[in-house]
Amino acid sequence: MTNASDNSKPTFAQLGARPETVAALAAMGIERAFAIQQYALPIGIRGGDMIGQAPTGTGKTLGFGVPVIDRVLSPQDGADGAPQALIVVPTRELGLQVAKDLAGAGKTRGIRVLPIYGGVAYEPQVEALRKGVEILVGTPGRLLDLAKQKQLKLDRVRSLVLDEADRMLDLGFLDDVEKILSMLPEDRQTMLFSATMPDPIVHLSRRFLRNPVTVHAGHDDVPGVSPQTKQFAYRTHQLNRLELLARILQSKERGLTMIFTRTKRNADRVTEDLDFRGFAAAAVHGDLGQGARERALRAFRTGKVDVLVATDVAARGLDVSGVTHVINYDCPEDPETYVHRIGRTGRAGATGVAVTFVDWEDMPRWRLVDKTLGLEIPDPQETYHTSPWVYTDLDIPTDTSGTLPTADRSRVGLGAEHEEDLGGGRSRRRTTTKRGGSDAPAAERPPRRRRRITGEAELVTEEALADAEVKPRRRRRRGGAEAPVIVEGAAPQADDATEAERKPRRRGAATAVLEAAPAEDSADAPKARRRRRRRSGGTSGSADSAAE
DNA sequence: AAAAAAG
Repeated sequence: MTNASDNSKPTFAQLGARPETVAALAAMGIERAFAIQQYALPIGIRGGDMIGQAPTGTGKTLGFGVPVIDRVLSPQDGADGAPQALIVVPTRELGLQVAKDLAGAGKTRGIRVLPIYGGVAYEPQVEALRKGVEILVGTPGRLLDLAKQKQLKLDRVRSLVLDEADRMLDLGFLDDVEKILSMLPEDRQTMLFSATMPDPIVHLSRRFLRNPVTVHAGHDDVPGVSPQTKQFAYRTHQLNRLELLARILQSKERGLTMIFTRTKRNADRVTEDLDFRGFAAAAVHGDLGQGARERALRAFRTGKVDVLVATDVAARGLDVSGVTHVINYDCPEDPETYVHRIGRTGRAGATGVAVTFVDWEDMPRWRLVDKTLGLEIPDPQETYHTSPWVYTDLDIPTDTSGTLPTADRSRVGLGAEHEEDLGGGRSRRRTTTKRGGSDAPAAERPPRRRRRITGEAELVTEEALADAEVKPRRRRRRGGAEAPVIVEGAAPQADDATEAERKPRRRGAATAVLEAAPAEDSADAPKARRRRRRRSGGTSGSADSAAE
């Protein structure tokens, strides 16, 4: 899909990307920049440290990817093959995807991008390192493994990116990430990107950042979440969940669907049950071999199966076009997980449907998710006693006359817009009828409540940035790190200046607010102010910031 | 508490 005609967005050339990169992006069908890219490119290209936050599916990868590409020397420029940039990611499949995106953007300059991750043979990776690469994208375990074996030199890395940064800096990963950081030159660019940035993580991250700019793009309604995704919650019971699931999967409006479970075993169980009922489902979780994981994801991306059942290994970052439904078969444990899971749909302007199953035991954590994010989804309790699987707003068959719901086999393989050659003379059709456009399901219904996207407008100019850094309204230092500049995607209110001075962000990070977006229309202003106040008055740091 | 990430 090309976005060339959207004149409201700047081109990558206007944002300072190299002409070769602009050409490479054009070849990928990408001409215009999303909000996060508008803000991040000018800062990243000149080598600045940054915390980049934007909703799921709004282009964070190229937000750091273009700066990384444009800052490395190509082989023609005299690159000697030592890695000049490192992107660290939390899962192997995400590493593969990011590496492909960057390779595409760096193609015209011959930039070599190497994915490094476990579960696959060492030799190809070692061999590629020996030949030389400009950019590494990897998961921590294998990166450290190869570094320890001296197969990998990180002392020439000039740019470091933590993708899904809050995940990379939480307890499961922090030790490994710190080890990796200790192997990098101190004089380097560091960029942190995620849709969610809990306060404690932001605070922790200041140890690794120098004069960071915080770039915060997106809408201010349910921040982090794509506004085009319609969200539902059902009150469920262990005994009726599979029935409800099968009925949702029979929806005529459904395209590719991701189902999230809490455990690997549950992912297998659900997959087996759906398979038994005739649905084309595949499972992805960490107990599977790497080959099986990648095959499952590939089958899903190509539409060979239209249901992917996954643990949270697939919750973050994965970009699969045509995903219309996300179903939280097991309720997510925390607001961040919810945001990332449902962010697999409603990407790049497409519409989506997110359904969460809430058992009685899940009510406390669901209420926390709903309250923290300000979702205001109707209490699932109310939907229970009427009929366990009828919810009028969602298009699912309500006939409960006794037959087990089973798959309509014609779903997979029919209604195709194009075919793809699988090789060997076979071809496969893809169901692409639900892809993103105005015919998608949620677009036909009036939005539950009004949502507005801001932060998509003006360029962040060099002068404006310089101005913001020279004249901060307030500057505090803590732990030797410069307080960051905040570039807000959402338009600041008229009274924000005084509010910022009176009540800077808890971590003392709000030093300057750069007005990078157009003024809101006045009708919306009181509402937005109220929201902002509610957010800043939150009690739990993580809860509060999850919503930002 | 589970999942992920080295083998």
